[in-house]
Amino acid sequence: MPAPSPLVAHDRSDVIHASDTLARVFAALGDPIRLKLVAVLCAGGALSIAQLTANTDISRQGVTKHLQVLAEAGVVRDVKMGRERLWQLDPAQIEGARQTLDVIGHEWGIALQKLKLFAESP
Amino acid sequence: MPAPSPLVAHDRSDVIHASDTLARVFAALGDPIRLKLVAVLCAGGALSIAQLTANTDISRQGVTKHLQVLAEAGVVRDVKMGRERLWQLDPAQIEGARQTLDVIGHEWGIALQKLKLFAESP
DNA sequence: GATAAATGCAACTAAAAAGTTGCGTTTTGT
DNA sequence: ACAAAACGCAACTTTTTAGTTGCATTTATC
Repeated sequence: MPAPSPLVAHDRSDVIHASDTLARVFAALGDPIRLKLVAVLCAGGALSIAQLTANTDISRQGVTKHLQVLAEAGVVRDVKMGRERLWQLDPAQIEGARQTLDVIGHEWGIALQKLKLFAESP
Repeated sequence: MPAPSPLVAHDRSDVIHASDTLARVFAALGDPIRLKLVAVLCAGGALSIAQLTANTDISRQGVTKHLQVLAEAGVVRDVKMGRERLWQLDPAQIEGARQTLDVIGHEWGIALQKLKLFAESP
């Protein structure tokens, strides 16, 4: 097995799996407009670009670009219906991101527990 | 009470609270280097900039900038120890982000359930 | 006290992102 | 057939981000 890093004692990057696709999901959610789009779509609806634009302050093309960012991250999907393009949430990637944050919190909790045990040791 | 939006039937943006500070947390996590920094720090350690730089391909000043982004999002905190500046995780904002993703998943599940009930209705 | 380590500060370049405008295409409805 | 709705495509500007280099400052060590 490989020798542990001499500089960083407790690298958990193997546990977290900080992949580029995961970072892409977080980056997609890291914009107020896109986050609101997700908040609207999580209610289960399949909404057109025009409908989604009505909730924002930017142009239709601006919303289209944001939807493309979300789509490339796998957060939303589109279905063509006649002259409309309906967008709906795809919760798989969001669930993956949630699990990552969950693991980070757990790792932190474990570290705190170890520190506590060390402090209480006689 | 205000009239419901005529265009969007099920806006859950009130439930999600898509604030700018929350988007800032997601944006901070939306970079592979920063995500790895968080993965390293979630093990509980307080590491210096030089130590954190050893895990990346970029310069020390580049890492410093990434840490500043994480700090402005409230994801990490710094403590000065002598000539070193030690960084550690602050899990509060990450927990808030996790809860948001949790709510999105739940809202989606509720929407699916309603759709299922509607499809099964005689 | 001199030296090396760890960092801060500022200027700079390059690349990506955000947003717009203009115009063309497809589809719906009368 | 024609007009309006919904959208795509492409060019463009502006702003932000990522990353670097150079030099100054603080702190530990011999």
